[in-house]
Amino acid sequence: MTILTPTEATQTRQRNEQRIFEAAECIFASHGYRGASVQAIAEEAGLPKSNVLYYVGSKRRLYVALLERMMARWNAMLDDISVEDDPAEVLEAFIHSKMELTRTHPQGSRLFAAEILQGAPFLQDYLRGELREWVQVRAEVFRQWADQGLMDPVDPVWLIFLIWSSTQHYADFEAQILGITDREALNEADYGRITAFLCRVILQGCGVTRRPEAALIEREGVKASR
Amino acid sequence: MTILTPTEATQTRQRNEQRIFEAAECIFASHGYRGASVQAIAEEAGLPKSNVLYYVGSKRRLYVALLERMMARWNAMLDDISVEDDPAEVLEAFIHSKMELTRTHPQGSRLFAAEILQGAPFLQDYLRGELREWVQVRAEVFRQWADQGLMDPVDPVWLIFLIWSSTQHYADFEAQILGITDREALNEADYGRITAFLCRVILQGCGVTRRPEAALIEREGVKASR
DNA sequence: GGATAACCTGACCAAATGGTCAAGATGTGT
DNA sequence: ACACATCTTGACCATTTGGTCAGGTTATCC
Repeated sequence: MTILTPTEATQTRQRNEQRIFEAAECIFASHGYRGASVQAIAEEAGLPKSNVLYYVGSKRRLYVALLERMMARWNAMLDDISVEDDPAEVLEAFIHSKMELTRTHPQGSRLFAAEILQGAPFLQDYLRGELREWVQVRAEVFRQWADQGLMDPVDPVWLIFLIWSSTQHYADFEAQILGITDREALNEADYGRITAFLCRVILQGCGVTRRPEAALIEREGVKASR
Repeated sequence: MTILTPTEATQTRQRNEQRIFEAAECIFASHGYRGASVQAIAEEAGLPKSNVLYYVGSKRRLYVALLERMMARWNAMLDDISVEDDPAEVLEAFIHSKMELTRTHPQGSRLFAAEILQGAPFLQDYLRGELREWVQVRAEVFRQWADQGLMDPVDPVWLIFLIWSSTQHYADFEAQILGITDREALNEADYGRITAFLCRVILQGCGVTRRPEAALIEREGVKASR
């Protein structure tokens, strides 16, 4: 007999949980918490309903676990920034990573959207805590960049929302985008072009100027130089 | 006895239908089609379930009616444009009216979002028909403006999506925005500032230059001048 | 004030909901 | 091969679902 620490799990468990999570993300994403049925999730996962409940305990627990997984992905994306960084580089990286999250995890993005749509009943604390803090810190840096004349004095919070919305859109409104552009799906190249478009418009729109001394060769010394 | 033409309706009917529509928009918006229950809508409207069904026939019919009402509002917002118009004015008006729709009909906007999130099962035809056509026409005009050097040669379709997403966001992600900014609600002044911010960033981001000859006094003669 | 259309609603229905459970099947370490 | 944990699942449960309907009340028009 093996004693399982909480983190390790049987191969069977791993395999089935993965199936269930994937299926559940899909179902919750398109129908929201209330609209999703355990039966539908089970069918999508190719397992009997009882088996799904055996692994996840309850619909609610499954939903929370999915939200947590998504928030972990989100957090993994959020780099630290400092006033000494190059605004253009930071904003570009910001747009890039948010778009990458949208591209690689569209279901998770939609799940998040559905949760917010219904008033964020499960994510209130996260929004008003961690995430608010995160935004405040970035906003302060943006403000200082504006003071230094490195970008226009736009409201940093709305700028962050602009980046979130314009990238998130390609997951949440995928059906609309595919319908209007008459396509089956967007490929990696499309996402590349869209990202470039957003970087261009947003950076130019905020009057972001590239720090002259931020050339690659002296990158290591940048922090000390100010 | 009065014979009612389809458009006129009893006072009672009008009053109750309005209540029901309002309540249903709210419930469908936050829980999606499947997640909304007729019972919940009835409670929100302050009527017994049977009465709701008496007026609207079925859940599905109610949902479709709400979508149609929302599409009507959307259409009312969509002005015609022509190559002779001033790009800056058109884009500003575009952003303004879309934001106004978001502000005055947040529930409807969220209802629309929920419908798209689940893959637009009821709006496929609208998206692939009317709306695609509408986008194509604007895109062509934007392209010609770019040819004339009135704006940067950005992809017009993505520009339209950028405007839709950045405005729509303030309805769909309201819970997130209020949570992060620590507010109870956004007021009219907030919306004004956000709209101004978006106009600034997007216009500047697309390098839109105001037509010099587009002054108000010669507005009437503009079409002939080209 | 009477006739008739519109409105109202509790009782009811089959189907689907989230969840439990007991009994058996399968794996795993020794 | 044995023991024991993990896994599997159909039967079952109370509750909720969208929807019907009969029998009533209210409004409106002549």
